[in-house]
Amino acid sequence: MSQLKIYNSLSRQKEAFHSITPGHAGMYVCGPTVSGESHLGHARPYITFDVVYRYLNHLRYKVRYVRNITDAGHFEEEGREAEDKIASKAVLEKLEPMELVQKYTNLFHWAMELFNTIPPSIEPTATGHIIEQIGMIEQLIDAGYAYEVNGSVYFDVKKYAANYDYGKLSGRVIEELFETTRDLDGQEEKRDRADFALWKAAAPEHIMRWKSPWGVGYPGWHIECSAMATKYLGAQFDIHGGGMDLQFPHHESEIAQSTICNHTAPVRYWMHNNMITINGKKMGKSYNNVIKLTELFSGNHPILEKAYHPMVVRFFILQTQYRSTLDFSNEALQAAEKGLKRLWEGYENLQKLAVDSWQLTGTDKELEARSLKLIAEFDEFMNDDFNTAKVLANMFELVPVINSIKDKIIPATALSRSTIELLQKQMKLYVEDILGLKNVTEADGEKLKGVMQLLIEIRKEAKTKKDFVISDKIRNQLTALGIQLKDEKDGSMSWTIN
RNA sequence: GGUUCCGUGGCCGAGUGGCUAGGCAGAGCUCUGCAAAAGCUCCUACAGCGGUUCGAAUCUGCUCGGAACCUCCA
Repeated sequence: MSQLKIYNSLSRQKEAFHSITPGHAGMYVCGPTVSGESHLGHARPYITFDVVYRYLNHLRYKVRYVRNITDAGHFEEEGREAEDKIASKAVLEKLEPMELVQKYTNLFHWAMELFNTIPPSIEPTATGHIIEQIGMIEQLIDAGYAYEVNGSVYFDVKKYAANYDYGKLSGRVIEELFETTRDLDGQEEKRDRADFALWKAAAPEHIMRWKSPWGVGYPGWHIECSAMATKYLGAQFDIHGGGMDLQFPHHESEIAQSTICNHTAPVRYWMHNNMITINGKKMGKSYNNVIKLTELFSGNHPILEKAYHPMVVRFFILQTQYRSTLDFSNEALQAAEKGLKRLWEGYENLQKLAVDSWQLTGTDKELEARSLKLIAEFDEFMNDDFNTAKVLANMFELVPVINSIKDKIIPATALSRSTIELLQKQMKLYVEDILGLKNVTEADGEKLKGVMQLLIEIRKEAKTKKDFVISDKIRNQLTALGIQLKDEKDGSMSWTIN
């Protein structure tokens, strides 16, 4: 089996993955800011890295997966009143900040469960790690890379850049950062405009506030990830993931802070997922083009033609390589919906195939070889920087083979028993365990199955008597209810929920 | 303005020198009481103009168009 290669944003190339501690892997992914509802764009990293997590587990790594919850405030645009996002919203909604945070955290977890993502090993909150963050800031001051002004603390980027490569991750030219003239107020505290806040003094009306050696305030944005990653994954860990839009300044600053405190580069492999776009534009609050997950699942949004099942969204995302942009449209989502249905039915047909009659050797050598190749490539494609799009393409090439065997278009003896069994095993592994797909219509309870069985029997009797009025009525009424009845080639009947 | 990236058939998307990716939509056929599903077949594209090469969607130059980051952002 080939070696796992990961595209490292730091080196801008694919690199063979070797974990620091053999058999173990540490992965940190930037989590949500729970000051509002998650939207479709947010779904991408969590689904992407869920697959990474699942795949590393499959490769028998013991993975510690840390994904934070940002529940402490970040200053808004500097220059304006330095106020906490969460605090300001809380005033508007007349809620306790932590009540608001709890609400959106719950909503986030709810969506993550619907997406069938595996919860991270540790999901630390920023507010729960104020002490660690203060500790790290103190270290930075002691090391001479941070300075305090009026109760706020800033990181000295210029000094860091003199000794280290600030801008390497994001391809930033350091001189330009210093030169760029941007007219922002309230920068006079900073020695240089490229400096970033580690700790901000809190104005009296600021609700979220903590005591610190520099007075009452709240932590800067970048420090939380550095502090929590260090605490749970160590000075240096394997993978750090997040959206491309976090590369600068967030991840760049994270590297700087951690490098000074821990005397080593914090991350071996930086992974960044690309954006979801809508009409070619990034989906984001500032663009006013977001579709919240609750809207997506309910169809309750002007541009949505219908509701989309979370699994359809997951499939939609996995049909694209994570480093490419993904353009949203109703048409694209509906294509994904149909594609997933087709894949899933093929998958179920495969698992239902009775193996007893298969032969030790298949009669169709060519088909057998092709099938084996398609199956073997699952691993290869995943090892090539998690190319789920190609894995799915191969699955779709196998679906006609499966359906043909089921419908006896291809003789049952065409493939050997071992090939069929391998196909069943690998499809299950990839569809369910690695890609994390689930049946969209899982509502087929035992009672419904019983009722359907009854209707099928009645319809069979009607058909035997050539009473097509009754048989058509049963089928048409079920269709109207959203249940599709199919006459199989062998005279049996099957059904699916649309 | 700076940095980086992208431009693939009606739509979504793989794809880094030579082989039909795949999904959806559309057309035809087979199966079928009819239908749906399924199977088979077709639609064979790489923004434009040059260059390198036996050979380029893939490398290179220019042009046009779009995007991301530089400010909170997945």
